[in-house]
Amino acid sequence: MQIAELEQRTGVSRHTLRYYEKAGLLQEVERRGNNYRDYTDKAVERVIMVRQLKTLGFALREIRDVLDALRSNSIDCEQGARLMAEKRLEVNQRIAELKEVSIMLGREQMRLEASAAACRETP
Amino acid sequence: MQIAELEQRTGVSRHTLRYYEKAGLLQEVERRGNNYRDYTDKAVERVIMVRQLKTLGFALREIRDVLDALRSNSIDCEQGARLMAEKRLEVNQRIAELKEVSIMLGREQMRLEASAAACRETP
DNA sequence: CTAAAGGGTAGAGTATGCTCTAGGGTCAAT
DNA sequence: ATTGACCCTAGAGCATACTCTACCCTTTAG
Repeated sequence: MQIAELEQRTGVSRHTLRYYEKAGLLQEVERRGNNYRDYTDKAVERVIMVRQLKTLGFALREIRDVLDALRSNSIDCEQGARLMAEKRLEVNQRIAELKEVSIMLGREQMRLEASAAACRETP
Repeated sequence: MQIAELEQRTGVSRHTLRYYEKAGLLQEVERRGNNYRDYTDKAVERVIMVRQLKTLGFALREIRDVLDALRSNSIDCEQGARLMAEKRLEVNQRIAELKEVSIMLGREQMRLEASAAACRETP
């Protein structure tokens, strides 16, 4: 597929797709005779994965490293396994902190709701 | 306390502390007669909270809005409660996605470890 | 053949979040 | 009174991650 279709299927602009390619996030993008990019269906998944990891707070550089390790050919398997373990630890720590934040937000939400109710009763 | 102490107690540089103040993240910073900033102990907590939320992926603007609502005087209580509910939903969604990512990383880690073992056996 | 639609590159511009520098005032100790 | 350790502001500079523009080539429909 051409870039317009990938853009439409992923919701990521062609500018950003080309930027991602330059940044090494989309490896092996084929070119047709006319120099147009030719994406496979796997590219759709890869872009969506990049986006998901990005919104979760990963830097593009980290995402690139993880995707490279998943492809299992840019770095060796043991190194890749270590990277996965390291990232998983980070993710788990982040989950734990986010849980605390969620609890805090819930507590403050209730407090503010109570305050709002009090304000309505005694205006 | 002066800015050097806040810097030392939070690990956040004076440049960044002044930047945060300008961005509205540290409201009501007192000044001494000589125009030096004079922070209270509460400022330490506030800065640490800003940092925590930031590393969890919140934008400074969002953090400012949440902290403002917690102070309960810049926006009204009902609006504040809605903001907390909204942010909590976002946080919970992010937790769910991160859990999936954690599982994926664990799976890939095992796969790579298996590959590494296979490589060692058949060199 | 030509115009419109789509593709390409290079590079400028923008937003965010720092980080640092220049230039200058304050204060405590000598 | 001067030195050294602080503090101040304004603004430049930088990294990341886009976002957009200029300018040119290719393909397809009329």
